[in-house]
Amino acid sequence: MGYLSTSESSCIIYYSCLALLSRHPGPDVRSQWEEERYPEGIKWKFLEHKGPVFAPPYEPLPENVKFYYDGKVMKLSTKAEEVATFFAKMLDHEYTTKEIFRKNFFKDWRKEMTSEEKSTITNLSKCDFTHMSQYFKAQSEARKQMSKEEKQKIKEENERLLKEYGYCVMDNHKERIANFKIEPPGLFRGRGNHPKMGMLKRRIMPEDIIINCSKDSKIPPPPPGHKWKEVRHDNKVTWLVSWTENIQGSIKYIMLNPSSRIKGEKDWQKYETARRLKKCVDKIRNQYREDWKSKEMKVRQRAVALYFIDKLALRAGNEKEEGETADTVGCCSLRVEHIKLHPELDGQEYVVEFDFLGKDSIRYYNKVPVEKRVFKNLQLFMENKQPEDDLFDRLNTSILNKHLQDLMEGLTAKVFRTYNASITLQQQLKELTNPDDNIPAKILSYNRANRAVAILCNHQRAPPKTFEKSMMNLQSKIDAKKEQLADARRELKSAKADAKVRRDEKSKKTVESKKKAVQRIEEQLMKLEVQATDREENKQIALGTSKLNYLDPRISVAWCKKWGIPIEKIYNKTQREKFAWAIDMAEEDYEF
DNA sequence: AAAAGCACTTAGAAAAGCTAGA
DNA sequence: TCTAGCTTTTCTAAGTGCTTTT
Repeated sequence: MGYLSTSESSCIIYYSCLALLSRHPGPDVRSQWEEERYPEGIKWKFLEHKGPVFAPPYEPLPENVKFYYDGKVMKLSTKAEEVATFFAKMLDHEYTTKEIFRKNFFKDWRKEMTSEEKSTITNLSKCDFTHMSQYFKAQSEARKQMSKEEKQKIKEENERLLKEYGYCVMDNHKERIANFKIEPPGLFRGRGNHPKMGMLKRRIMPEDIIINCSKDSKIPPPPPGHKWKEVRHDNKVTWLVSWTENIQGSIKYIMLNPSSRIKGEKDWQKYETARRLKKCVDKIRNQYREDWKSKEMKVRQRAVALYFIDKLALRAGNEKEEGETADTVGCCSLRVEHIKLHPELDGQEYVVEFDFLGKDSIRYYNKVPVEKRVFKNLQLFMENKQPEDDLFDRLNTSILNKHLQDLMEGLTAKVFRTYNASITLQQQLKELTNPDDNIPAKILSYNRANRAVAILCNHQRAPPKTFEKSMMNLQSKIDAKKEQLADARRELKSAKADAKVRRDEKSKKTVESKKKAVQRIEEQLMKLEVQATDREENKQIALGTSKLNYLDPRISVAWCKKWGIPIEKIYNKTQREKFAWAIDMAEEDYEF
C-alpha cells in the first residue's frame, strides 16, 4: 500500500505545520495552508477502511431458562425471546417501572411475536422475566470469576478486532477509528422524560449500511451472503460508515478518534475562533447593551438572549419537534414558565430565577441579578403570555446566528461557551495558583479553576453512589496520618534531647533522619487533605466535559510548563493523544 | 421562509480496567 | 493474592448549525 507512511512520521509533519502556524498566525498563512491541502470543503483525498464490526448474533437461551406468562411456563420464539432478554437484562433498573417505558416496550415486543404469542401475551404485568434475569446475573458473575487465561483470551480477541477494524488510512495517515462497532440491538434508553423510552432499537444489518471510502481504495467486502446498502465516495464528509437508526430516524456515523488529524485540526480551529471573539467581545457587549433600548422588539429579544448566552454560558436552544424528544430547552427556546422575575430578592435588585431542563435533561437552576434594562425587557417579553409560551417569540437560533455572523466571521452562539470557558480557566489559573505551593496544592488550584468552568457550563453528575463511604474512608486515613505525625514529632523531640546530652555524630544523624520522617509525613498528610477538599468540592460536578470540549488545551499546557507540573498530572493518556497538537504547540507564555 | 435532512460536537451513565492496601 | 474503590474507556443520546428541499 503505497499511501501508508508510518503514523508517527506523518504526525510530525502535521504538528509542525500547526506549530508553525501558531507562531505566525496571520489569516493569509492559515487559509493558504488550508487551501493547499483541502480546497473548499474537501476533507480527504484517500480513505480506506475495513468497514464496521457487527453486533454478535443472538444466542438463544438454554432450555432450562424459563419465561413465565400468567404463572405458566411459556417457550418463546427466537425473535420474541431476544427482545424479552433485553427487558430482562434491565429488570433492576428503575426504567422498567416507568409506564411509558413499559408501554413502548410492550408495543414493540408484540411486533416481534408470532401470532400465537401475540394472542396469549396481552398483559406485560403477567410476564415474569425474573428467571431470565437471574440467569444473566449468574452469567456476568461467571464472567467475573473467569480464570486469568480465559480473560487473557478475550483481551487478545478484542485486540485482534481493534487491530483489524479499529484503524483506517486517511490520506497519508493511519488513524484510529472512534466507534468501529455497530450499536447492538436493545431497548432505547432516552435521558430524562423521553417519550420513546423502551422502544426496540432494531438490529443493524449490512443492508442498512452505507460505506464511504475513496474510489481507489480497497472497498470493504460485506459479510458473506450480504450486501451493503450503498458504497459512496464522498470526500466532502469525514465519516466512514453510516446507517439510519429506527427510533428517531436520525443518521448514525462511524468517525475517527479525537487523536486523528481531521478532528485535531477542527478542534484547534474551534479555539482559534474563540480567540478571535476575545478580540471583539467588548464591542459586541457594548452593541447588545445598546440593542436593549432598540425600538424593534426582535432586536431587543436578540440582545437579551445574547446577554444570557454570554453571561450565563447558556446553549443556543434550537427548536425541537414536540413529542419526539424529552422537553428540554436552551436560550432561544426558553419559555415564560422557565424564569421568575424578582424586583428584589435577598437584598439584591432585579433578580432573574432560572429553572429549566437543559441538554440531557440536566436541571439549570440559578438566581442571577441582571441590569435594570434587561429586567424591564423581560417583563415586557412576558406581558400577556401564558407560561407555556416562548419567552423570545420573535427569535430563534437561526436569526441569532445570522446576526452573530455579521458581527464576526464564523461567530455562532456556541462560540461564547468556548470563549467564556477558556477565558475563565485562564483567569482562574492566574488568580488561584500560588507560586510557593507544592505540586499537589497547585494541582488542587488547577482543579478549582476547572471547577469554576464546569459550574459556569452547568456540567453536573449524579453524586457517586459510594460518595459518603469513600469520604469517610479518606477521613479515617487522614486521622491515622495525623496520629502518625504526632508520633514522629514526639520521636524527633526525644532524639533532639538525646543529641543535646550525648553530643556525638550518631545521635545527630538520628535527629536528621527523624526530621526527614516528620517532613515526609507532613507532606503525605497535606496530600490527603488536599484530596479530601478536592473530592468534597467535586461531589456533583463533572470536570471531564469542559476539559475535553471547552478549555483551550494550550492554556493548560502553558500552565504546566510555567509551574513545572508534569503534563501527565493534568491529562491522562487519551487526553494527551487528543491534545497532542496543543502539547506540541504551546509554550509557557501562551495567552488564550 | 419554513421544514427536513445531514454532519458534526458535546454529554453523562455505565462498563471495564487498574492498583493500593488488606 | 484479592478486592474495594478509584480512573479510564466505551457507549450512544442529545445537542448545534449548516445545507437542501419543499
